Order: sequence, then structure tokens, then C-alpha cells
Amino acid sequence: MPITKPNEEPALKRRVTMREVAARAGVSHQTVSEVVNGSNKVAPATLERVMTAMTDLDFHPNHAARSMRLSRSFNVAYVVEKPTELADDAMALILAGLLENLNAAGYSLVIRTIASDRKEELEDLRRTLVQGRIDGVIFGAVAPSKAVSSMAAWSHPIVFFDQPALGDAVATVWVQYRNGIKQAVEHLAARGRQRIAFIGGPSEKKMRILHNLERYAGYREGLEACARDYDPNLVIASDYTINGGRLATRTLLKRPKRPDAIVAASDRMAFGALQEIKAQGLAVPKDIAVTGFDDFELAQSADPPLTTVHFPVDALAKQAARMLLARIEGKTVAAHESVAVKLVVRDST
Amino acid sequence: MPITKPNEEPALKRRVTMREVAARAGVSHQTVSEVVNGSNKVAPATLERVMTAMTDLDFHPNHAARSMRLSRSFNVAYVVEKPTELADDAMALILAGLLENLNAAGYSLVIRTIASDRKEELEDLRRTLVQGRIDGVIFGAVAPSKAVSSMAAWSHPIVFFDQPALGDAVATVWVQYRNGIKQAVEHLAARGRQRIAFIGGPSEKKMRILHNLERYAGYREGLEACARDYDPNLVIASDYTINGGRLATRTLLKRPKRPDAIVAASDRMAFGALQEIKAQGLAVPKDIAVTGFDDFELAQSADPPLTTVHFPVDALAKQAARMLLARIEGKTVAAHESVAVKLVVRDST
DNA sequence: CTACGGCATCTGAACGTTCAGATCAAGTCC
DNA sequence: GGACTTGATCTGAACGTTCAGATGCCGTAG
Repeated sequence: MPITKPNEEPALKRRVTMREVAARAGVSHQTVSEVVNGSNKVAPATLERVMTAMTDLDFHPNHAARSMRLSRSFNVAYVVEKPTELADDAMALILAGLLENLNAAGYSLVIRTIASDRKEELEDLRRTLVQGRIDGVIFGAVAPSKAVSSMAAWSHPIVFFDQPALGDAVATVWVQYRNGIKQAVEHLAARGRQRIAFIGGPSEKKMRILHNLERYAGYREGLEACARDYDPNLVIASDYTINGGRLATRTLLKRPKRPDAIVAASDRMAFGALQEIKAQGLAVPKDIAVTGFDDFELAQSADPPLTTVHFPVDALAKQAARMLLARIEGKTVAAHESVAVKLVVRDST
Repeated sequence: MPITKPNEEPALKRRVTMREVAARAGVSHQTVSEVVNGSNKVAPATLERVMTAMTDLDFHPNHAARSMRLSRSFNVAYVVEKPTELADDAMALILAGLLENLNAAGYSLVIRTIASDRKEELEDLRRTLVQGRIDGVIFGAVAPSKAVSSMAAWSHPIVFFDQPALGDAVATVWVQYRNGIKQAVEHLAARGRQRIAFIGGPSEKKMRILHNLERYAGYREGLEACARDYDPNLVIASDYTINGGRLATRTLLKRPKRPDAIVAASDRMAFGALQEIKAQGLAVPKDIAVTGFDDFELAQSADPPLTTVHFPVDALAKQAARMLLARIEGKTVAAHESVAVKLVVRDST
């Protein structure tokens, strides 16, 4: 008797196929396929036998073969301009949400960028779609451009975040910025504030301009709904950073009749506002109330904790995933959806 | 004559295959395959004809079929604990570097997490590998654990960042933290500093402990190389944040004989040090010199611009990609590699 | 007792590529 | 001029799955 039997299965173990499982379970490959795909027309006893054969052999259906037969890759691309955009709470959370929803449906998420040469990289993206390497595309915050809108003609499942509508060929999902800011204004008015100021994003024609316009529109709507006069002196265009909020607030506080409430377009701007107000020896919310927009981690630990509009990251990601998968699976669904927001009241108002 | 001819190609255009291209170019499908794969044994005239046929028909080789035949998916997974980890400059830059290198080699990057239930999610990851859905895995900053080290037995291409060696079954790539800190110490000594302090990462047994140990070792080595005495009072364990650096520095400045140089384990800690030193009315670098580690965007715009060890993001990503691809393609390469760092001298020393 | 319908299972083909080996023409050597 | 090499191309099979349709079995209605 030799010391070791010559091993049938060498280090480089071959792949296990359905036919091998079938042989072991004494059925045909097709029956194994039915089991794998959860068909209900397999007899319990057979099911049992096939199942054990599968675990015995550590069988896992080959993805490429499956993908080829079904002409679907079960991969989805998430496109951002550059990966450093992901170094941002909102983006990372959206990514997390997408991952969760897509993985749950059996899809994988592939990251792609279109930073350097839009035209070429978009062509590359299209090739990837045509090759069947991915089944659909979700565009993160991508600046609108001719190249981008040309994708509408690709007739592949595509979902955009926060893009101006590109027609019904591509789907879009956006956040109800307008309604969120309106809620903030109404909340402030309900607390008796009279002179409600607004500090918003940059007024130049830059990316995300849609956000800005919508937020501003929400501010106007809110004033109107609460019978407050609109005073252009109480509106400042700045940028979304802490410093942007601080500078804007400094300007506001120099106004002859200073505001008793400030609606900021982002939490970071609101932080800046808090800083500046305190620096000038005023109290929040006693002298001036402040609201933000986003409700990321820091909002609740601000001093005072910030009343802010919650940015619905999870809902947004879920909706985008839902829409994309529906389109991939050929269902006809609404091309444009919006996600509701909710005001979170804390101590700054 | 009818107004419009009945169109041969309806809205839902079929996929174009090699056989169709072959028919149009008057060759066999195999010849088309040779052209696609850049074989050199195709006659120029034939090449030409096939090429035009391909562009005419907008042919792109089907990925699933190719993948099945070659039993390779050309997909690679990047695993992080949770996606919010990507909301960090270093991580995002590494991701960018990986993307660039992998895409250049024709591979796509799939994001995966192993946050919630390690055991189950790792099993899921293994399934993904066995199914042939991905060809290999790169592990980002993942806390060591039994579950993780069990993957060494999977015999699939895997690369880790900054992990303690798990044997040669998996590959690891790490940054020369030790050498970087040593360089910083030597630099400070060369500038005549006598009492060089070190503020490092947390001393508890937490993740990334390897980083900490290595950095600390570099500090000791640096002192030794420059004939400076080691004084335990000049070493503080804190955390990698701005505040961590600030608090550590505050403690240091209370020492009877205060340091004339501080080596911080990260840029953020160094920022905290700068803040605290200034707050105490001291000058940088006149009274105390400060060095950091990372050299991300903010380092050069600090006041004064920070001398710091450049974290070699690009080299790291490139190395990881290179190692993984080599393993996927069956080449035998070194299992463990390190990436060199370089001190960037600015005004804080 | 036969015919029929429905259920469980099987058989063979197809998806689009690459691989292995065959074929064929043209050139090369002695 | 015949055997042999070389280079370009073709032919048929194979990868592992799913689809479409065939087959066989069983119970039940007539």
C-alpha cells in the first residue's frame, strides 16, 4: 500500500458543471438547471438529490455561460466624473445605497469615470454596453454636456441623478430640493420669523445649477405661501462650503435691517452661518434662526444642533436602482421620478 | 412606390456577430477572430476588408462568449469594509489609481463590501470568484480577522493593502511608513533639531495597527541613525484626526523641556499641531518644526506649507494592479512588495 | 379498456467566441 | 520536378448554460 494515493483532484481543480452534478444526482443537466433557477416543477425527492449533489461537488453555475445564454451580464456601471468625487459623504452614501440595492437583486456595480476626455470615454462606455459587459448605467453627478445628452440615443438602460430632463429616452431621478427649502421657510414662518434670508449656491452657469435654481424657487414659494415679502437684499449667492456660508452671512448681517432667520442651501453653509453669527455676538436661535440642507453626520453635533432638510440618500439610491433594473428587465416605468425630503427640526430654530 | 420601404432593421437591432462580419468581408469567422485579437498572420488586404466590415456593421465582440471561452471575466473586485470608507482622500485616490491601471489593461473594477456579516459576505465573495464573475480581488483597508485570512486557501488571485503577511498564498503590498518617518526624523536632525517628538496613531489593538507600529519603528530608527536620545516623554499616542494632533501637541508643550520638532503620523495630526503651536504663541518653524505624513491636497496650503512624507498613492495602486493582473495571468511574481515614500520639504521645517 | 391531459424529466440545439487541426496555394531546396 | 516548408485561411468542435420541444408516466374520464 502506497503512502499516499495518487490524488484524483490535483491542485488546479477543474470547474464543476451542471452535467457533472446531473450525473451524480442521476438526472439530466436540464433538471439541474431547473433546480438552480428555482423552477417549481421539480419533484421534492429530485430536488433533494440535486441539492446534495450540488453541495457535495461545490457547484456554482458558470456566470459567463449564463450571461451568454441570457444575454445579460448582471453588471451595472456607476459613472462619476472622477473618483475623487466619491470622497464626499453624499456620494459615498449614494454609492452604498446603490450597492445594497443592486447586490440584493444579484447585480454587481462597476465603477467608471468620464473625466479626462468625455467624447472618447463615452464611446468606451457605449462599447462596454454593446459588448454586453454591463447591462445599464447610472450617472452620478455629471455635468450636462452635448456628449452626455447624446447617450439618450443609445437605447440602453440609463439613469441620471439630478439632470435636467433629457427626454424620455433616459430616466432621471432627482431630489425635491424645492419642496425641502419651502418646508424650511414655512417652518421658520410658523415660528414667527419675519425676515427670512436665503444663502444659496453660486449663481454662475456651473454644474449642479439645477439644484440651485430649484432651491431658490423653493425659497420664493415658501415666502409666498407664508405671506412674507420678498426682499432681494436677503438673498446671497455664494458657494456650498463652510466659508461660503460664513461670508454670505457676514454680508447679510451688515444689512440695515438684518434678518431674523437664515435658510442655507447646505449644511456646510449653515455651519458657516452659525460661526459668523456667534462671532458677531448674536445668539442662535434667539436672534437668528438657521436651517441647513443635507443632514449628514455633523448636523446633529453642531452647536446648537442644526434644523435641516434631510437629504434622502437611501431613497434616492433605491429609486435609481429600481428604475434601472426595471428598464433592464424590459418593464416600462415612469421615466422621471422625484424623491421626497423631510425637515428635521432641532435646536437652531 | 410606397412612401417608406419596410425597414430591414427594426428598432430593436440584433447583435452583430463575427460570422456576419465574416460574411460581409468574404472570409471565415476565424479570420475575423484573428483580426479582433490582433494576430499578425492576417494578410494586409484581408485585414483592411475585415476592418471596414467591422466598422460598417458596428461590430463589438460579445463579452460573455469571449469570457466563457477564455474562462476569464476581465472583472476585478475592490473590497472595502463599508463604502463610506471611500469618503476619504486616500481611499478615493487609491480607487482612482486602481481604476486607471486596471482599465488600461482591459479590466473593470467592481465594488464590494464585507461590512455587516463577514462570514456570509466572504462566502458570497468566494462564490463570485468560483462562478467566474470576477478574476481576482483587491482588499482595501480591511481589518485582519480569521475569516479574512481563511481566504488564503481559496487559491484565487488576491492582493491586500497593508496587511500583515498571510503567507505567500495571497499577495500584499504596503507603504514604507517606517522609512518615511525615518526620513522625516533625519531631515529634522539635519536641520539641527535636538528634541524631536513623535505623535502617532492610537495604541490600542485596532485596525491599521501595523501602520502605527511601523511609523513608530521609523521614529526610533531615525533617532538612532542621528544619534538623538530616545525620550519616552516625547512620544504621544493619539488618533489620526486634526483634533488628535492638537491634543497630543498640547500635552507635549506642557513637558518641562519642550520639543523643538514634532513628527506627526499624518497630515491631519500635523495640522492640529500647527494650530496648537500657534495658539500658544509659538512660531513654526522658528520655535518648533513640524512634519506630517500623506501630502494630500491641503498640505501645501497649510500655514506654513507643511513638510511632509508623500503617500505614494499612484505607485501603490499601480503596484497592486500589477501584482493582481500578474497573478490572474498565471505569472509567478513576488508575493510581497513595498512602495517607497519620499519626504517633501516645505516651510514648516 | 382506451384515450387523453398534465406533470416530471429528458434530448438536442443554440448562444458567439476561441482552439486545434486541416487545407491549400505558393515558394524553396536539392 | 518532387518533397518539404511556410503562411494564410478555413472547418468543426468545444466552452456551460438555457430554450423549445419531445418523451414517458400516471391518473382519470368516458
